[in-house]
Amino acid sequence: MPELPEVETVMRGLRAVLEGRRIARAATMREGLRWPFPEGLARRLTGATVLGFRRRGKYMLVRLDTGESLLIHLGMSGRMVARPLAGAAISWMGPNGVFSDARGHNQPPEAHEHLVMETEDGTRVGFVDPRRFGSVDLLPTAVEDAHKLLAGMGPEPLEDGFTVASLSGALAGKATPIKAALLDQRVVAGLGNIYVAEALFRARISPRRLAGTIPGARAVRLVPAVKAVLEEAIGAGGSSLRDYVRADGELGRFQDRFSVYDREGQPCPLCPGPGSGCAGVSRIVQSGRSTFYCARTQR
DNA sequence: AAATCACCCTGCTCGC
DNA sequence: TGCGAGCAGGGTGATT
Repeated sequence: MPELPEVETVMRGLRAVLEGRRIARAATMREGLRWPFPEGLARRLTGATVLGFRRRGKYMLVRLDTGESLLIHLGMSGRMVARPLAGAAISWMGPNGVFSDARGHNQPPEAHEHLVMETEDGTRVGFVDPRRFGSVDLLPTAVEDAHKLLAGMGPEPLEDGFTVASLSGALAGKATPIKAALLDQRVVAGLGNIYVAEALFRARISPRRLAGTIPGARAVRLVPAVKAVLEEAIGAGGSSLRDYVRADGELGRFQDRFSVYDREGQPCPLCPGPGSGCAGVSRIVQSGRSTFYCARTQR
């Protein structure tokens, strides 16, 4: 699910239910995900008040009044589930991760729910991640950007630091296909397989073209293409494929507007159709992952 | 150093 | 209907 637009959407959903709220309880259902959870995670979250949110690439940072920030990456299959506590605002953690509300009704965690937080005003927020490629950490707020996972990330594509000049500089001399280069979070932060495909289509650049040949006219097209596709996707609430995206359970809608992603064999939106020399959307495999593009318009 | 590759894990879809 | 193969939005660490 989660590339930049999906993470942004999830973060906005969490902001609505967590910002300014005190975490009355927290619990973990396993030792960790991709990596072990930080020591005492549930204890360190309990009692903290959420001051604010920030996104960096595909990471969410939840700033707490304890001087620490909660760092969350959703991996491939992670989602945040927020729902009102049943019956009353007070519940408690029982054996086997089962929560009970004030009337004694059980609220078992849903499948693959690994971390749960309850706010004082009665919302339960769970981190659900079947494949467990997600990650969670706690770090001092004052040095957020020095965290191992954040240091070295490229510019935020929707901020002023992402320019034709900065992108050209990052791509110059690279001997890897542009598809792979854009997936590299050190080049630009937050793009994944879907939005790389969509941005390259809009910029009419072949995913097979070597990154080092992009600086110039192609970079001039690529930068606004990246920004536009991400902004449109955020506006649509992200893309939902197999999983729900939003914390509120609503589906994103951008998947209905894909030009090439997951559209193998379907007509290219730019080409007039059969007879134009366009065979429709092609699918190839690059570094083990599917790439979708139009071989006629993308050069 | 830069670029590829195997791997982490579960669930779903497709073809037989 | 069951079963195995293949594939999936991610990133890391080891290896070339």
